[in-house]
Amino acid sequence: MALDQTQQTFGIAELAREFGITTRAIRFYEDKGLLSPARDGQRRIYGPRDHVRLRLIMRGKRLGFSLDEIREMIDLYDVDPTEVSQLKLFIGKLQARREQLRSQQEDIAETLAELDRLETQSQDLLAERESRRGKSAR
DNA sequence: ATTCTGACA
DNA sequence: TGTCAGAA
Repeated sequence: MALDQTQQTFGIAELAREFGITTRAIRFYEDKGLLSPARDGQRRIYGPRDHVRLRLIMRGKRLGFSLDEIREMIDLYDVDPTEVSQLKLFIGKLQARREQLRSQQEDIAETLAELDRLETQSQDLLAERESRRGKSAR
């Protein structure tokens, strides 16, 4: 092992392309405290750590977590390398998210049911009017 | 050409 | 988060 090329860096445009997001989004995440790239003057230099964090951010988004929640989970990874408390929080977040989705699922089911009731009710009313028109129109 | 910051018909 | 501006 001569020289460990672990010092690989990424430019903002490069990361944006790799993750399919805009450079604006990447800077936005930084403003929210999820990313803290090094600087070369004004230019942002992203290292392996930022790359990993961005990957975690994208996964969190896919699961429906807010940026604040994602920041909480990721920050613990830094503070607690043992990952014990991080896993603890993560599990809690997953359960909360699952409950939230189930709650939404119930709301949707109720709305769907109400839609069905209204439709059948309207269909009946329509059928009734059409039959009456036939009789009184004579 | 690319990135940065700040602002918002 | 998009977009546009003005500067570096």
